Amino acid sequence: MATMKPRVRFAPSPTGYLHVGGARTALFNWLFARNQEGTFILRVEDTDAERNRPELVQGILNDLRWLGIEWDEGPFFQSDRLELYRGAASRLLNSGSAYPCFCPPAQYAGADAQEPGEGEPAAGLAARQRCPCRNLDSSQRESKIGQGLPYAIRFRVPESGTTGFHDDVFGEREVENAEIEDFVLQRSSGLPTYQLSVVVDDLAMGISHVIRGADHLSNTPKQVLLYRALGAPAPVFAHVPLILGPDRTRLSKRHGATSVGAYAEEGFLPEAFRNFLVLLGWSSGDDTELLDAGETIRRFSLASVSRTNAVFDRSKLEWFNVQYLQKLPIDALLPYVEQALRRAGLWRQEWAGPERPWLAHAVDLIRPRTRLLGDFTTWARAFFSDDFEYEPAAREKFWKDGRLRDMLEKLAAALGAAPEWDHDSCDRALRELAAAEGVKAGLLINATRVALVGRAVAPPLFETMVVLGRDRVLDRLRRALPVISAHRAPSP
RNA sequence: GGCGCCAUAGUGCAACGGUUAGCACGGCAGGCUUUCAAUCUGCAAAUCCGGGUUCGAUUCCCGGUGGCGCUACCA
Repeated sequence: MATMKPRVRFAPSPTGYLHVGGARTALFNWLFARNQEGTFILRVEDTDAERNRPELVQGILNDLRWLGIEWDEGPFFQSDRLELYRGAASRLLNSGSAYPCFCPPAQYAGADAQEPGEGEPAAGLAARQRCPCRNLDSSQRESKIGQGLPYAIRFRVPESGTTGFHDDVFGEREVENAEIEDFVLQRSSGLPTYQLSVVVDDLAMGISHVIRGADHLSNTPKQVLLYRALGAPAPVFAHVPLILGPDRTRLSKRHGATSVGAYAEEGFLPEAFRNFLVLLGWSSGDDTELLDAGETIRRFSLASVSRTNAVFDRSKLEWFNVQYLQKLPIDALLPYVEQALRRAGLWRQEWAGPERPWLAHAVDLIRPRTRLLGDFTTWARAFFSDDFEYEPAAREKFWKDGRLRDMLEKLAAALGAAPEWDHDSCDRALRELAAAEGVKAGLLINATRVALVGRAVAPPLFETMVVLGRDRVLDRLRRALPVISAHRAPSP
């Protein structure tokens, strides 16, 4: 049999933002598609009229794009395809695979809807227990329908036998049909449930591999039954383990940031986030962890997806960010920095043009000291603007020596007279002065750094001088002199 | 409660019958140095418990425990 190119899909429902678990599922689908040269489809599952929030769709799409995930087809919306599901439901009804259920909806739809607490049995139809409507004969059904009673459509699960399927991650699965309840296909509102719409769409869209969160594993047999009733072969399934919070419970708001957009705003690079995410539940096969998108695509396979839930480890995510902040080619990094500076209102137009190389140089100087993109804005204030405060702690630490004012004045003179303005001549000027004054170079270096950027923690001095330029260095030096005196004044 | 899945350092992954159980993050301690980072070196740290199977179990089987999932006219 000729192997067909696989078709996969990511199917978010717009009831919230794109969260990290969904993002990871999308990523695995996308990686699989690219690795197999298949097709990646995006489908929005918005059949829950109550919880659906259409305004969230755009954000989900943006977050996917931010991660570098591009879809080949879609986005399709299930709300546009309701006729398809209704048609399937009535076919199932006609073939006897399903039946109308006139029971009132389970009580939990109410205002104080409660998940059953721990230890308590779930309300609603217990497993194994069949709905009485299952056994209504056709005249009884007709009469109830004739009375205008609202009804849902339930699938008639076989009472014996087993249902099995293949899962590329979890292997061969098989469950007793007796354990499967007669699940609802179509609500009394006429809207399909997930179980119906997902199968109808996966079929209609020719999905060959269903890659999704392991929370769907238990419900998969229901869908397999549906495929069978619809006369179609089931696709291959691949359930990926869940991502948990540090307390090992499902990732949720109380674990802090949980939406992808929040991480983007916090200043994580999509490259770093993607790299971190793919390593949750998958490994490259060897000890390599730093993997760019291309390499990840080359190496990805469902066979090497883990079956164990993974805990989201923020500190490792930050480490990845530091790695990418440092290793990304400067041209790839600059647009992110620009975006951060713009957002902070610190962007200057000349950096897009003639001053671009200068900006690149400055960014290169400070990038080893950043963890998040926002750190660039902190540095920008000290580097790109003369209007900064001297940190009290920095003054305290490096402006102790009583002769500093005098020495910095001499330094300004020496720098002013330096024949060249580069790292080495600045270095030489300062060290010669230190020697002449009989102090360690470090003393002067640290004091000067505070004078130039106002902070104790900053990039190496001489490179900083080069980036700032001679005029600005001399200005800032002179400006610091009275402050140094003032700083000395209070102490006897 | 029922059914199911999972189980290697604190965390993420390796080892898929034979290794001193490997790597990475984090932690700790050093080196480098011009502050802080980055970087380098070293250290501590794990096979959930109990039974089998086997010459030999992290690995296979059974039981227990724990975590998670499903058990909705949510997805």
